[in-house]
Amino acid sequence: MFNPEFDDIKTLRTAADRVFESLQDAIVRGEIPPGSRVGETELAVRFGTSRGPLREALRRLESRHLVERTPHVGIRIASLGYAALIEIYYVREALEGMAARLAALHMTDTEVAGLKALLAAHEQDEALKADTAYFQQEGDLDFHYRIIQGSHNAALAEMLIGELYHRIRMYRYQVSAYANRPQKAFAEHQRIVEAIEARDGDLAEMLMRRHLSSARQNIEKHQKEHA
Amino acid sequence: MFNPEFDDIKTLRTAADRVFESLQDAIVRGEIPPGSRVGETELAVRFGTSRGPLREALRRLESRHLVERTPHVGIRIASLGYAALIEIYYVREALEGMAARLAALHMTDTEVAGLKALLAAHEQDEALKADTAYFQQEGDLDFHYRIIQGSHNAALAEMLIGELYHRIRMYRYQVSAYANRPQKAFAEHQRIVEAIEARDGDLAEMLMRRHLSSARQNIEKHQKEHA
DNA sequence: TTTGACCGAGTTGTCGACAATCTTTGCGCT
DNA sequence: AGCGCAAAGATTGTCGACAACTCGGTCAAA
Repeated sequence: MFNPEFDDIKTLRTAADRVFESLQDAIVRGEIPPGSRVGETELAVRFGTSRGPLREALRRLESRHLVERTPHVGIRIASLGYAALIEIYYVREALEGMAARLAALHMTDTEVAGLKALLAAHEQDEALKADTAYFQQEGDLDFHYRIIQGSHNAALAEMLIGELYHRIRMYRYQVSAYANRPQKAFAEHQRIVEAIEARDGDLAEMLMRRHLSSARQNIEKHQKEHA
Repeated sequence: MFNPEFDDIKTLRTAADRVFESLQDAIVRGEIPPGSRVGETELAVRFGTSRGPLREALRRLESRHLVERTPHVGIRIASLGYAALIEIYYVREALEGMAARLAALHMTDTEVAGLKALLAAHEQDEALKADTAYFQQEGDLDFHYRIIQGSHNAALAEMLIGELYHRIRMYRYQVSAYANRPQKAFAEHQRIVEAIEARDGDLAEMLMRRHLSSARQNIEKHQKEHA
């Protein structure tokens, strides 16, 4: 982030950590085809290290469900199917609903102000970009990130950001971005922020759960039409 | 293929997997003091393997927050503090609430029957054992396990059983079992099962959330009294 | 006395080589 | 021709050794 050149050498201390981040990024972005088999030696030379650190990185990626490993056979890049994505959305609904509730209770005033500013910026950009799906996805991510952080619950944040979001993003790269609904989502975001600003935990949780439930149903609808 | 003795070679395929399970068990049970520093060589000889597989196991335990690692310094056994436990209970409330909802919708009739049978067995044992806390803990665990499995949501189950429960159990071994409330908890269990049997997802989720919220408040109360 | 650097012991990080296992290929048999 | 088995090849699992780093102690200088 801060060292434009040669940052990969110093930013991450050990080779295992470096490989972990690089490989995770490559998987999430779809640079390595999901479901494909990859050899350890192949990956080791690709990331310029030995098999030892690589295997440590693989064990961590296995914990995050980004690679699947069968002993003595090898590893394959995880492929998030439709059914698994729907499962994750139910988990997301539960966790982010709780996050919104806790955010309403625990967010500082400055955090709330920042959230409102973010929303205002989205309104500007959306007015410009109309229905550009991809941008809204990124903005959507920022919005949810802030609320999760605003819950001030590290365990909750770690589960959502550290585990689920990578898998969801992988799916988005995998299938070419299902139809989303920027303008409708934006309105829902606005009401969620209003509830947080009013410190109404019950309402914030309910609105967030509806928001994510709608997103899930939208995916389900999209799947039915294209199947 | 047939070696009756030395079966520990067969039970878990690789040494890394064996160490992972053994070490996780040792940590959760408190055999290794929480917060203590342990050397890699020391652990390697303890589990009869080399440092390679051990380090792979450590990386997985790190993902599960059972050990903390700082590069070039070493690893220390995780110690779940009071604040972290409360955080986890909020996550649990969200996830198991959703699990109860999904269980009400997706559990098969035989699964529901099994759940009712389990509850009946608890009633018998509880009548005998009165207020024995530890037993209720185990029975409590079984009860929650079944509902989580009954949700038929693998992602949800993995998060709860694969991650959170280990940490909670570690806390139970750490502080000598906070006061629980077997008879009250049992009544709450019963009502949850009734809601599931009636296929009332809304009610099941609400009751489960109240159940876990009460448990959390009980811990908080216990903490205030003993601090 | 205190501060600072230096040095050595011990631990972690990394690597290459060897052993164990799976997969594939090719041969022989029915 | 098809099937089964066996050997070869390739890949993963494991180990021991060396390099890099951290931490504690020691000594010298202000």
